[in-house]
Amino acid sequence: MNEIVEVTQIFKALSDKNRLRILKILEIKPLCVCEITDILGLATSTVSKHLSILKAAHFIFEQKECKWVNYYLNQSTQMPYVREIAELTRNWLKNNEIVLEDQRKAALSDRMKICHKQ
Amino acid sequence: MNEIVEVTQIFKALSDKNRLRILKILEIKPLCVCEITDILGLATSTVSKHLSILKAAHFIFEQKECKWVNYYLNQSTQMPYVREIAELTRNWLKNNEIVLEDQRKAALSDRMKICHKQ
DNA sequence: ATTATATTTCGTCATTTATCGAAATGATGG
DNA sequence: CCATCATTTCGATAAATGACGAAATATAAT
Repeated sequence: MNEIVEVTQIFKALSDKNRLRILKILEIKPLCVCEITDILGLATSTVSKHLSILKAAHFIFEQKECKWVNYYLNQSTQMPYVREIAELTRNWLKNNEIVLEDQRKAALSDRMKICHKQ
Repeated sequence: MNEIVEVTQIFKALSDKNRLRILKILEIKPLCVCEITDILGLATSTVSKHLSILKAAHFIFEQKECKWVNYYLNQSTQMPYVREIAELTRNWLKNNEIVLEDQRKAALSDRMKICHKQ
C-alpha cells in the first residue's frame, strides 16, 4: 500500500466522532468491549467494528483477559505517524463536555456491574 | 457544531489521497485551480470540490488574481488544531514518489503554458 | 457586446461508511 | 457437555463521499 494511502487510513480512523470518543475514553484506563459499549450507547457490533478500525491503524491493541477482550492505547507503537498524531491529539478536546462525561463514566466503570456477573 | 465534530471535520479533510497531494503541492508554491488540476489529472470540478473542503477546514485560503483563483497554505491560521496538525504533517511523506513527482511538477508549473494563453 | 477562459455549482452515479440485528465464534462456569 | 456471556462476523440499509460532465457564474480579451 502506498504511503499516502497509509496516511489517509490513519486520518480516516480519526474521522469519526465515536472513534475519537473511544480514544479519549481509553486515556483513562483500558476497557473491555462491553464497558465501551455501555459508555457510548451503541450496538456491540458497531463498537467492535470501530475498535477493529482503530486497531488496524495501530492506535490501540487488544489483550484477552478471561472472557473479556481489553483494549489499550498503543502508546509505544512503532508506527511513527500514528505515535506523533496520537501524542498531539492527546492534548485535544480536554474541555469537551461529551469527552469529560465519557471519561467520568470510564473512571467509574465496573465490568462486573455491566456484564451480568457479580 | 460540537468540538468533537469540528475535529472529525479536520481529519476528514486529510482523509483523501488527492487532498493530501494538494497540500503537499502547495508547500512548493501557491497555485491556481488549473495548475493543480493539471498536476493531479482529475476533473476541474473534482479539484474545485477538494479545494473547498480544504478551505472549509482552514488548511488553505484563496486569493483572486486576474482571472485565476490562487490557493495558498494557511500557515498562519488562527485554528490551533489545524495549525498543529499542518505543522506535524508537513514533515510527513517527504520521500514518497508520488508526492515528489507532484512537487517537481509544481515547481515547474507555468499557468501560461497550461491555460491556453501565452 | 461577444467570445473565450477559469472556476464553481449542480445532478448523477458508484463506492464507502456507520449503523443495526442476527448468526457465528470463543471462552467460562456449572 | 451444556448453557451463558462476550465478542466478532455477516447481511441489510441509509447516508456520506468522490468522481464526472454539464450548466452556471465570473472575469478577461478582442
